Amino acid sequence: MSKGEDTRQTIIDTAHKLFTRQGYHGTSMRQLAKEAGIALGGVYNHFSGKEDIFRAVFMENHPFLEMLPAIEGAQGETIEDLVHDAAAQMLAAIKRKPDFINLIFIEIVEFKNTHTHEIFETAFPRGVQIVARMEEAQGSLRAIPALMLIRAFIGLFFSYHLAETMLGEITPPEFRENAMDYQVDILLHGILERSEE
Amino acid sequence: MSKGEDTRQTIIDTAHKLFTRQGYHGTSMRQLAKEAGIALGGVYNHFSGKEDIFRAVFMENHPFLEMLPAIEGAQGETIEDLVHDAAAQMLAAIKRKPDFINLIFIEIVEFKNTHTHEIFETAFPRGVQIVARMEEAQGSLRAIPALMLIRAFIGLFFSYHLAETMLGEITPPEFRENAMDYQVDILLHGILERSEE
DNA sequence: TAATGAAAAACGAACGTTCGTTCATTTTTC
DNA sequence: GAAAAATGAACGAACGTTCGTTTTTCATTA
Repeated sequence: MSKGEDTRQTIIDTAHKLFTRQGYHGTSMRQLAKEAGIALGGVYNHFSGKEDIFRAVFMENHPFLEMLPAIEGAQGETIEDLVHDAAAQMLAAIKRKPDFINLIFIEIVEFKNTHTHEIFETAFPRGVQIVARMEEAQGSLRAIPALMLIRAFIGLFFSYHLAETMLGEITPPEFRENAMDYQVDILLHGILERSEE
Repeated sequence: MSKGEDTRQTIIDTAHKLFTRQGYHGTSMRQLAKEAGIALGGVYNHFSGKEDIFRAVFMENHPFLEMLPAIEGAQGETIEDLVHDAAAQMLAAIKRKPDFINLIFIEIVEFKNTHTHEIFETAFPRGVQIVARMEEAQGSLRAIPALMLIRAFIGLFFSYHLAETMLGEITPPEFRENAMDYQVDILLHGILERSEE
């Protein structure tokens, strides 16, 4: 890795930390440069500006993109196994970068979902393929449109995060630990029962 | 309503519009004053500053607070009716102020859930009471802790909003119209089946 | 009802600060 | 030794807030 690539990565990592903790406008280029250990002007040798830095941080750390290969490689036989596998991948991605949710909110507020739409455009054709494979695998999900399942998974992702941020402190520990499993069970039972109607 | 109260409300309404459309930092006090039809300095006769304005906008328009009286007055006999009623109230609140979700994101990013926690502190004792009444009403929800049901409802609220913002454009119209009903059905079936185990 | 006067509200110029970015220059890399 | 990277002072613009002043409001009084 060349010197340039090295400091570029340092800037991205530092920005990730600062943006999640302090927000976009709460983080100045001066503080970012200082904490990354380089001079203010030097940042502009690697990025065209502050927005460019956020974009790099967002795109190169997004859990949805991280998840996809793992989900595609899921080996489960039944629908239940596949959904549980996918949920486990999601939970792992969340726990790997628990603060990334803040970057998603920043992106919505500051960038109006521009980057998110870009991610979905590349990720969703693959996502739909995955669900199509699931439908082939077993019949019980055939009645569930792929998009609805994906919406349900997005709901899973955000409701986990938001319930944690908003209600984490007043939720008993044993619930917090099992919250994701609990929500997956609800989703699974709900989807399966609905699809059998 | 006195003149002062009148302009105060005008400021709040204008700020609501601008904050949801342009974000917090994207809205300057100058633009806010101009669009509200008063001078820059005049704003400070009614609010101590920009943060105070956001707080007022957030607190006086939050759908969770709007929903509570209606939910408390719900007349449904069975659990299914009560959940459907509550979900209908939520959907009505969402449709009444579809842009408020942006204020929630701003609040998370800029104010670190300070105001949200305050709302939950006042709303949740009542929320838990409501669920307690539901548990009395019929047995099938007895196994579901109230907090989990509330988490599920928060998930419902956010997954509806987020799926709409992120996937609305690529979702077929007939799904978008029925998305909330669909999610409620999944939730209901999932919760009821789970609680019968 | 009309006059009054203190408080409330409106005004807009001015202040001090901070921000993202640029640039001429020096240092390092390979 | 040419290109890449790093430096930090300087720039101009925009921001939230303050302040001295003027205007309006409205309960009280005549």
